[in-house]
Amino acid sequence: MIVGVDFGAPQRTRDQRRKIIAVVAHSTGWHSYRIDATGMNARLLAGEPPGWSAKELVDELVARPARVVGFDFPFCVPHALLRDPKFASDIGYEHGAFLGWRSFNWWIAQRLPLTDPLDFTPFAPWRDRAERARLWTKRATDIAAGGQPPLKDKFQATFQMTLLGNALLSKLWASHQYRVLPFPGGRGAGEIIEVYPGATLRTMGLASYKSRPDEAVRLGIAACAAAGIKLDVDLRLVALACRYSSGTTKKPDYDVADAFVALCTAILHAENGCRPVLAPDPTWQERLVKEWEGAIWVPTITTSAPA
DNA sequence: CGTGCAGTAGCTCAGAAAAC
DNA sequence: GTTTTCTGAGCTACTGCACG
Repeated sequence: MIVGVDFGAPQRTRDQRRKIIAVVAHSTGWHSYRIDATGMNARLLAGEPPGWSAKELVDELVARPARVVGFDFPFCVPHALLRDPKFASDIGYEHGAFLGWRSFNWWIAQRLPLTDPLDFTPFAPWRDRAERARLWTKRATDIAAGGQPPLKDKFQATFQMTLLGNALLSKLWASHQYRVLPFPGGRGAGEIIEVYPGATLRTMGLASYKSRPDEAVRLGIAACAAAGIKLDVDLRLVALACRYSSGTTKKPDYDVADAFVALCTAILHAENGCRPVLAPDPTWQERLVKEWEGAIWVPTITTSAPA
C-alpha cells in the first residue's frame, strides 16, 4: 500500500477532516497499481468530510502499515535552529539544543497532544515577531524545492503544519513500523518521505498548478507512465480530485488533487523514481545537511509538459 | 495557509394555538 | 384535559470574506 497525504493543521478535528486528505494505491503486480474507492479511499466518496483528523490518520497508519507514505508538510527546521539552545529552551526543552531531528520532534509530540482543539500556545515563542529573521529561515531543501520556511506563520503559513506533522512523525517513528527518510536510524519496513506537490509538478513543467487540478492529476499519472508504471484509477476519484476544494470559489484549494500528486510521488519513490533535492550549503557536506534537516523528494524522470 | 468575523442555512425545543 | 401542529427564538454548522 502506498499513501499520499495532503496535510493541514487547523485546530479543530472537524476542520482537519476537510484538510488532511489521504489517497491510497495498492500494488497489483510488477510496476502497476490500482487506485480505487476501497479501504482508506472509501471515505473520499462516502459523502461528507473526505479526510482524517491527525489522530485518526496516525492510528490508521500504525494499525495497517503502508509501504510508503508521502506527506506534504516540512519534516524539520533549519539545522542552525537545531543547534541553538535558546530555540529548544523557548518551548521548555531542558537538555540544551535539540541537535538531532529525533529529539526535536519527540519534544514537539510531548508539547502537542492530539486534543480537540489543538493547543499551540506552548510554541508561542517561535512566533516571536522580533525573531523572525532567525525563525523564518529555510532549510536547504526548501530553497531547492521552492518551499516556504517551516516556521512561517503568516501568509502562506506552514507553522502549525510543521508542528502537528512532527507530532505525527514522532508517533509513527515510535511505532517501529516506519523509517522517516532521509533521517538515519529507525525501524520498520515502511518509509515516510516528505513531498511537495508544487515541486513535483514544477519538475514536470506545470508552474501554476494551484488553479488546475485536472492538469495536476493528469501530470501525476503521466509521470508514473514515463517511469514505466501503470496506474489503474477509478474515474470517480479523478472526478473528485478535479472538483473537491476546501477553499472558496475565489481562492480554491484542491486538496484531493494535491494528495493525488503526493501519492504519485510516493509511488515513484517506491519504484526508485525519486531523489531528494537540496540547495548547496557553503559549509557542510550535502549528506550531513540532508540527515540533519531532511529533504523533499521529487521525481527523477522529468517529462516535459505537453500543452 | 490559518484565523476571526459576518452572514446564513438547518436544527432543536419551548410555547402557543388548534384539533380532538 | 390531552395530543398534534405551527411558529419563532436560540443554538450549531457551514460558507464566504478580509487579513496577517
